[in-house]
Amino acid sequence: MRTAVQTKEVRDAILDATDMLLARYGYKKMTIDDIANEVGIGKGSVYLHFSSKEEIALSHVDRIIERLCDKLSAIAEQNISTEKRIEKMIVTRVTFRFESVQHYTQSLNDLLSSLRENLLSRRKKYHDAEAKIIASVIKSGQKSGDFRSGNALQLANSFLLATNSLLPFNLSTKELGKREDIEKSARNLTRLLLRGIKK
Amino acid sequence: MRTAVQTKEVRDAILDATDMLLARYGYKKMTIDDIANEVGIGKGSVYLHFSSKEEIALSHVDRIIERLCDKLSAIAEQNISTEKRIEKMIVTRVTFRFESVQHYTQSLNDLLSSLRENLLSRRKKYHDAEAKIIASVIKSGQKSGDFRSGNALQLANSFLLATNSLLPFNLSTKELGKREDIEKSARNLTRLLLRGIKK
DNA sequence: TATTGACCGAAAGCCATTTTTAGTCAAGTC
DNA sequence: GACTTGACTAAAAATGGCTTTCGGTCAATA
Repeated sequence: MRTAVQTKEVRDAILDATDMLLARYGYKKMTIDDIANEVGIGKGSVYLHFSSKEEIALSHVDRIIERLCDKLSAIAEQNISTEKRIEKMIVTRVTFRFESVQHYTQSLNDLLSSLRENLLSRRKKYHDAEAKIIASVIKSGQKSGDFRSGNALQLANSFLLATNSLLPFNLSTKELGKREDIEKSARNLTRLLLRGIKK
Repeated sequence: MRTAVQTKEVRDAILDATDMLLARYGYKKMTIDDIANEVGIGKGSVYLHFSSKEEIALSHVDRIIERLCDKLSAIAEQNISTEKRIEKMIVTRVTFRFESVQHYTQSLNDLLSSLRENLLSRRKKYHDAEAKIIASVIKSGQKSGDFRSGNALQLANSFLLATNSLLPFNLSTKELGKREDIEKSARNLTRLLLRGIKK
């Protein structure tokens, strides 16, 4: 019998292969056979884990965001000032997402145009998930008196919105610029925003 | 002899026609003959004013930004608090650009993908031009003691960067959401940022 | 001197044919 | 019998050869 662990491993292997193949070929050129070969399973088996090619690519993106949210949650727990935590979280959000798709160079556009609609609706979910984590830290900062009062979730949304244009959503990483510059802009902006919520 | 005024008028008429035709057909489907017919001049005459189809479209976008900058400059001169001026400017930037391309619905993507590279380099110029105007108000706010000191141009850049994701650059106006929501987000975010630079 | 539209070559559209590929499922494996 | 597979199919994408369209030019014209 197939155990849950095995299922998860194969699923992850499929997404790993997807990541590699997306970088090499882009979405349109990547075939299910490519994935199956790369993982070393039959094509039919891929469909035991995912219902369509599109779902595979979307799950791949989902996984990136899940990993990001794990990182954010970890930072939220760290034993540093609320202010530093927020800064670290926003900068991490920007740089991690940058790094996650950095190796796609030309093929990012292909992915985005192919999945446009579906990605747009997921974007909102991603945003909400990230906002919740940020909001929890803002709340704790408000409790401790570091931050002025106000709707924490709304403030978190503002932090995310403000740094959204630094994310490689429609612009490829190449078009966005150097990683260091992106990071600098993110840090800079976050500090300005933090000043806006400090007591 | 053709006067400078006549030249300017024809040039503007060409860009007016371009605006209309871009909305109706999109960039790829719009032809130079369409433009010439719409303006009521010969096709060759179009090329007395512009060197290529691409340049026409780019000039059309340039004109939008010029008009925006005029609006921003006008607000910069208004007799209201520096804070209110900044808020008005940022909100105007977002809503004016929204309205300028609102009628393109589906055809915005077409324009963006056709002119991608050229638009990307202009984007920087637009950003700089807008930043200069904002920075002048920040500076005057710093002088009057409303705002804390700091590199005004850099602060202006942060204000723009923060609201960039509200601009219809790669997302169509439809994808961005309702105009009122965009405006609300812009205002909200600007106020937060303003708190960050107030003394 | 200013304007034009006939003209040119390149690019885009078109369509019929071939190839590839997403997704299925009967057969096979352990 | 639970799980995996790759041959199979319908649909989509690529190909190629032909036709039309269109961006850009420039000699003719007003």
